[in-house]
Amino acid sequence: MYALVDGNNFYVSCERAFRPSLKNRPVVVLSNNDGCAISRSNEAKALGVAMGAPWHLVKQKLPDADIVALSANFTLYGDMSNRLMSIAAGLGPEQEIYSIDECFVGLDGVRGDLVDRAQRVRERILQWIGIPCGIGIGTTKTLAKLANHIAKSADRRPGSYPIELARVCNLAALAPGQLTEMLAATDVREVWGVGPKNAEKLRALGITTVADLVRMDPVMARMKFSVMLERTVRELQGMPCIAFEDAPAAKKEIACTRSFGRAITDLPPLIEAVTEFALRAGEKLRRQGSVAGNVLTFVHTSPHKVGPQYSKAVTMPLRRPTADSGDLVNAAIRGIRTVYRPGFKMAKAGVMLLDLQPGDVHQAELPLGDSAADRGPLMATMDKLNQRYGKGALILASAGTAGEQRAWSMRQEMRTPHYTTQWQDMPVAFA
DNA sequence: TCTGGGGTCCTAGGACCC
DNA sequence: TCTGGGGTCCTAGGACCC
Repeated sequence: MYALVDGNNFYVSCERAFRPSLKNRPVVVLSNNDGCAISRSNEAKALGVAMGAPWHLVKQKLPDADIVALSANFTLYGDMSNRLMSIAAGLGPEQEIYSIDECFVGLDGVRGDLVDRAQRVRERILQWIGIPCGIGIGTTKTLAKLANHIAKSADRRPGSYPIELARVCNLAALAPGQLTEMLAATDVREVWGVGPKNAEKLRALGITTVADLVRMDPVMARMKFSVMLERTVRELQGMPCIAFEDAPAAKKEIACTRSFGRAITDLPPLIEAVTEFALRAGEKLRRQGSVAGNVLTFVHTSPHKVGPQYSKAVTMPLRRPTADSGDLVNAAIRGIRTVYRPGFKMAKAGVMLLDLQPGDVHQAELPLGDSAADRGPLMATMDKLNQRYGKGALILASAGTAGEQRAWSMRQEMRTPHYTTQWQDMPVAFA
């Protein structure tokens, strides 16, 4: 038996926890570069603001809506996520942190009434950190996700489901008749693992509700779709097919990519940008104790604009797998020099570290002339300084030194303070 | 008329997730 | 003026090997 705990409108809820004046108002949090709406309050959803909607189009379409838009403050959300996860862990013996705002909790061995227990954990999260959650319970992860959807919908749109399923919903506790009724009332698009393409294909086969999908023959699902959909069907039928990962697996690739605040045509600022991206990616790589075998660098123009388009990526092999920022940056710079073409308005670039391996596996090697001294301690010191004094305290000079003035920096015009992670931003309560 | 069988590796692209 | 970022897994096709 599994539970899925999920923060409602998570980024917006994090902002509201520190600015209660945002309650009951339409609020959206924007992606990097203030581009798209990536989190919406219920009021904003009611106005028709879609997930991922370009913000400039929303403003154009709803000029009088008085929507509060905020730049994403990922430092704050990450910290709030840690707090949420540690409280949610109290629900059962095992926890899988699935994303910044969601975790699965294994409930095997938990005694007593599960709904009761989940309701208490939900209350605790709300009281301690101010984040409203939905909790779904089911015999597989896919069913727990579905239960969570029902719990949140019943809460947000009264009448969509029975009110007693709001906030906490245990599908395994429903009578068979009521379960079928709930599945028949739910669109197949709400199922975890069914995306827009498969939903359309299913619709053509007459499968429109979850109840229809549960009745599908898994073998047929595999033949007509893929092994992925077969697993989804079996999970809906109550057979666990998706493993519970209680320890986070090491990443197989690590990326750092950004859209630019404005178009870039020259090579030097692109070199600055990919230097910065490679440094960031290197930090993440060392944090998980891995080394990379290849570095991919890409650049492209904006597909949303008219004009000549250009898109190119190149993979640079490293002489040996490494986590040394100097090596990673060198590879990224060689990469950007390779893919750069003058005369195009570049909108985005990125660096991806590929072929990651555990850092403690070494291939024996003859001591060749150019084999650098062990720079592990240098990297560790660099990471420590950047953690202590803030991102960018210590960088490689090719990242550029003009701070936020750099031509390629992203726009972030409406960011709230780092309330919980910077002393000077800490909220002050007056007696 | 008629041209094997089995395998690996790589890349690109699709689909999905949050 | 203006459209995010970071992942995973699967599949198909080509090159290459014996």
